[in-house]
Parts: sequence; C-alpha cells; structure tokens
Amino acid sequence: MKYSHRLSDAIHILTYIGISDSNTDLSSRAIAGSIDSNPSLVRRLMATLSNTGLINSTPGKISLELSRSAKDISLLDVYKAIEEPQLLHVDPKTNLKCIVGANIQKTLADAYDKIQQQAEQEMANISIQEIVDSILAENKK
Amino acid sequence: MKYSHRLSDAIHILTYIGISDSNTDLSSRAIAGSIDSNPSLVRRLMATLSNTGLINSTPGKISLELSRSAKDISLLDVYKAIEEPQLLHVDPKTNLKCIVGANIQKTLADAYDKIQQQAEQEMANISIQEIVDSILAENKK
DNA sequence: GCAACCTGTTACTTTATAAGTAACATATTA
DNA sequence: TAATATGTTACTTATAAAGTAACAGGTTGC
Repeated sequence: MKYSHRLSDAIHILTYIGISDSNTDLSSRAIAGSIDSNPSLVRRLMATLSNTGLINSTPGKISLELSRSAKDISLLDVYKAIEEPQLLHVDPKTNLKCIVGANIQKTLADAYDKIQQQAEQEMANISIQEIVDSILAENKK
Repeated sequence: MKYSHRLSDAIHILTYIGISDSNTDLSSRAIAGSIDSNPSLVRRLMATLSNTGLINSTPGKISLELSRSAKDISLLDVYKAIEEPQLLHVDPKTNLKCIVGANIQKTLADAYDKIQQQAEQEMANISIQEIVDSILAENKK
C-alpha cells in the first residue's frame, strides 16, 4: 500500500498551530497549503484531533488552538488520537493444521507488542514543543 | 496499502527450520503450506535470507538449515535482512515555502529515527529460539 | 436576511505497495 | 534423461491511503 503520512500530517497541524501567532491564518486551507495537501484531508485530521481533545475548534469559525501546552502533548498522544495501526503486522492467514502455523500468530503478536511498547515509550518522550523548537532551530541555520 | 507480512513470513520460515527434525519436509512447497501462502513467495524470502547469510541453501536441492544457532538470530537480524522500510514515514511532500513545511521533514526524520532505534533494540532482544520455544509451549496448552 | 466564509462529514476516484500467480533458467538426484 | 528442486523475473490482483468533490450546518459581517 501507500505509506501512511497521517501521523506526520497530524503532527504538522499541531506544530503549525503551536508555531502560529495572532496574525497566522489557521484555516484548513492555509494549513493544507503548508502540508501541500488538500483542505479536506486537513479537516478530517482536525476533526479527529478535536474529538480526542488535543485541539479546540469551532464549526463554522476559524478558532483553532491547542487544548493544552505544546510541551504537554507527546507524539504518542497524537499517534493514539489518529488510531494508527500497529507498527508491525502478524500474518493472519497461516495454516492452523501445522504446529508452526497454528501457534505463531499469538507468539508473534506478543513479540510485536513488546516492540510496539518500546516504540511508544519513545513517542511519549517527544513533545510537540520539541518539534516546534527543532523547526525554529533548523530555520535559523 | 496492504499491510506487509514479509517480516512475519520470514520469521515463520526460520522458525519452521528451527523446529524441524530430520523427517521434516523443508521444500518451499511444504513451508508455503505452513504459511498458507505460495512457494514462489517463500522462495523469494528464502533467497533473501540466504543472500544475507541467515540460512544456507543449495539450488536444485532441498538442503536448508539455519546458518547459526537459533538463539543467535534475532528478529532485528531478520528485519534488516528483508529490508523492511522504516516503521514510521515522513511526508516527503510539504510546502518548502512555509517555515513548518520547509523544516518539519528533517525534524520528524530525527524523531522517527529515535523511535525506530528503540523498536530495533527490542527486536534485537528477541531470538528465533524464543519464538520456537514459545510456539512449542503454546502447542502444549 | 443573506452572501460569503468556515468546519465537519460523506462518498467516490486515484495511486502506491504488497500478495498472489505463472513461467522459466539452472542445479540435483535417481 | 525425467522429475523435482531453488532462484529469478514478470505480471495480475487486492488493499489501504491520499486526493478530490460535494454538501450540511455554523458563524460573521453587511
């Protein structure tokens, strides 16, 4: 399949809000312009972020803000919010008549869960504020 | 896209070899039967595992073995061997005229690298032998 | 009131990547 | 030399995501 950019784009939106000042256009069209995507996709992500309480928005009105400080929103919060699938995928169709095929699904699911947990722990360590700071630092170079 | 099962299937192959005894049919057809897939896919994975030195095989002949002890092959070895893409994906098409769009790609790549490293560290901690043992334990239940 | 915008939502089309399939060159074995 | 194996290539099919369009309903300013 296509690789998913949903996490990257959701972080982009939050970073865009976090970096904005009172003069910044925060419409879905403006944000879509920054992502180089389209407003519909942005609005769908915005709606998800709003429903999961990461941002506050109002229908019909440009009124967009982070629901809490950027340093208190982690990449894990975003990852959970947009309901990305697991990072690794067990093959769900193995031959159950074979000892390996019959038991590998649960075994691999357990292993993948451990890997997932480590990844999520690192996601929890990175905040939107860090992304904002890093972008500002990169921009100065 | 479809979710990739290449890692799961490659681990399946190695586990199948690791669990086999002298009576086990180790042909690509037999292994494909266990995965419930097709021999061509198995042979492609086998060729990759062979080229990267995880298994020894011989063209024209059923002669398949792990190149070293199952406890010395980690999930990370397999992951690297089959050249799975990164777990998370930066959006490569952002608006470079915007401060966020221009700098978020490198920033996110750095963040994703950290997450990847944690995941890979956990992969390194899990061996094929552990998968084999777990399957045998599950089977006893 | 109403025109012009916005968000939120749905449905549909296009695109990218992986799985599935088939075919064949080459090696081995009986 | 016939049968069967691996290794490799090319092609088709399936699937999940991005892209696009449309519209319902809220908000604002004239």
